[in-house]
Amino acid sequence: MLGATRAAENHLRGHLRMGHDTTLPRFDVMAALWRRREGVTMSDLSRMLLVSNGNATAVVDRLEADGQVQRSPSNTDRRTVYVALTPAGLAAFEVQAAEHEAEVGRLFAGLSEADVDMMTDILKRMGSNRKEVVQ
Amino acid sequence: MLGATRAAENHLRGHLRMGHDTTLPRFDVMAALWRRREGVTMSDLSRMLLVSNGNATAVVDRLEADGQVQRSPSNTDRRTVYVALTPAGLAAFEVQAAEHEAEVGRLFAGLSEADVDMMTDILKRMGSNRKEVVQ
DNA sequence: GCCAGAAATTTCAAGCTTGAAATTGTTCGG
DNA sequence: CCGAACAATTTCAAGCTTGAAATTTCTGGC
Repeated sequence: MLGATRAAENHLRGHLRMGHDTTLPRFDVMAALWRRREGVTMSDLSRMLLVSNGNATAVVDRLEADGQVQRSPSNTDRRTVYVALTPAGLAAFEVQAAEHEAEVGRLFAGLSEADVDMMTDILKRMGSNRKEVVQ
Repeated sequence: MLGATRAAENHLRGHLRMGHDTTLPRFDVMAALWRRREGVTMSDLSRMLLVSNGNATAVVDRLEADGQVQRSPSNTDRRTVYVALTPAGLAAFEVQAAEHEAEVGRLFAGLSEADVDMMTDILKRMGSNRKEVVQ
């Protein structure tokens, strides 16, 4: 059983590696910005992606340097910053998302709907155990 | 289905975080050295853990600085280096392993043997899909 | 014996990740 | 109005990770 856990972990960890031109963290950020075209604050972004603030800053810094996203200050609160995809970023994301979807499709080929439901259920139960453990 | 994948991935990613005194990569290295008490070469170690050579070097460097493991040169091949747990490292590992096992047990509480078998099977099938995709 | 290629390890640059401190700005009770 | 608490973001140090280059050392064929 312990072996199964470790195997499962190592198994999933490497997956969903992006094509050649981006990385998973960058993809995650761009996906979040794609869903919220109007832009999000840095805090929202790190909450959405479940990463630390420092991490969000770092990834956004790099994406901004590459012209994929853009920061803009809020008019109403000088502390907050909005981040949004640039037109170039939007175009790039849509290509990447198509590749990603194809990749995941291949990965799941041969798994039935029932398999996926079963796994989702099991993971959900593991999730609630986790919450109890962590308090 | 895509959502389920991402959820599963994020789900497992954070787990098995160690108690307070070590990290998963350190634990992995020490577990490998625990299984092979006589010591392993750096190359073997990175093959066993499926990480790059540079990574193995870095983690072993830190463990060695902490006195948990020890490098020693080979007598027969001056290129190779053996790594092994020190007595202190062995003792520390056994404490950590006990904690880790308890943690995983809590996580799996409520999952039946059948659940685990099912998940292992599904993951195995995903694994073979992966190998085809990667070629 | 020599030397080209292969092997074992380390070094390096770049990116990811966290959590803690530091900065700057807002808010609200007195 | 003021200061204390709170909030948004960035900076920082430390560790993880990879893949590529650099070192050093073998090994096999000539």
